[in-house]
Amino acid sequence: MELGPPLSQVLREWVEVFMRRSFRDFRHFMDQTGLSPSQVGTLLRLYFGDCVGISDMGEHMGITAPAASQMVDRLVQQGLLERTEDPEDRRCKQLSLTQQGRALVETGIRSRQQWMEELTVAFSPEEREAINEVLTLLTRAARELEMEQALFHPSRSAGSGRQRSTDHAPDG
Amino acid sequence: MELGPPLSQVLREWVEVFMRRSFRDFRHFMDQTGLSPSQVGTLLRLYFGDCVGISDMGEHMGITAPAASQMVDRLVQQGLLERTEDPEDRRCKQLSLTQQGRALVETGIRSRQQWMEELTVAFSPEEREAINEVLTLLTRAARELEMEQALFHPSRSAGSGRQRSTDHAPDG
DNA sequence: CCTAGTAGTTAAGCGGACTGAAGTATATTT
DNA sequence: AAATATACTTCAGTCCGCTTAACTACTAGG
Repeated sequence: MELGPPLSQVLREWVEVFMRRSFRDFRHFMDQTGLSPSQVGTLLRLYFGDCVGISDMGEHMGITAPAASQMVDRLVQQGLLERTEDPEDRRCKQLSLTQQGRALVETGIRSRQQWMEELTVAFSPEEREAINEVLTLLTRAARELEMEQALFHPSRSAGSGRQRSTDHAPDG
Repeated sequence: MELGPPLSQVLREWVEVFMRRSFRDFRHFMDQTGLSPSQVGTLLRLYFGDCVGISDMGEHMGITAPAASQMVDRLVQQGLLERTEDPEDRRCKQLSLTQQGRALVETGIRSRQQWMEELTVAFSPEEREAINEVLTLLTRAARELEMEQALFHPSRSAGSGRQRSTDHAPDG
């Protein structure tokens, strides 16, 4: 049996190709919508149900509470976000995507999905089945890893530090 | 034989997970380096050997020539880029990454690669082999698609529809 | 040589996203 | 009730990346 390149190298090449495409798509998305990175991040975070409060969101985006308030405000004015009072604690605002906001995120998702479809469309049924299985594995692994890491970085940072709390830094 | 979910859905879920992670990483990268989206795009484009001229680069990034000049200038001042005269046509500047610039891009690549390693590390040898094969397929497909699309859109890439105005009316 | 064209830079100005400080409203503690 | 803390907003100011217009330097063609 012939050995191909080591997995490590395969991963790297995949990452290179995907990263390039990915970044291009993000810039394109921001260009088209006129949204800032923080705003896109906010939409994504809400789409995947991660976060509710405004300051909390700001902390995740690495900006101060005032900045978060303004950023959210712009999104609300554009009809992408809803900002409602928390009945339990009327100081807090609950953020949620509007129909339009949700649709916008889904547009982005679908464009990437479409790209993946184009990648896979020419393969044989067996190959497509293999792709199916492998991506299922990887998706599950990614979700598990995400949850693990969420344990190490609880979203509620109690107390002080209005500092830019960088998420875990995988760089060197 | 049991049927899993259709490939289309698997792709979507993979895209969701990866996109989320990807975008977070990009924001993180820009935060850490203080680089703008255009600047990161420029570094990536140069890393993968796509482009040389300054206005040309600007066009790809969806900004005007002066903006491109300034953006490049900032990168040069940060020691990430080199801007040398083209000996053939001294109007033109040739852009290239410095050692430091190349290293920076590679940091980004490696951090994503590392994530993929973490995703795959727990799998069995058979599964890892399957992942290897599938990603090899996908990477090749992606490269082919990239080349195809380059043929259809020779100069215009995924930038905004914005055009660089050639009707500059330099009448004087 | 003179004109036109092209690549890049400089200059002036605009708008957006951020910051810190101060302000409002609600909640909690004493 | 008073003091303190929390969640968010408003305000004033700053910085940065973009734009257009005008400019420099080089190339190409008559």
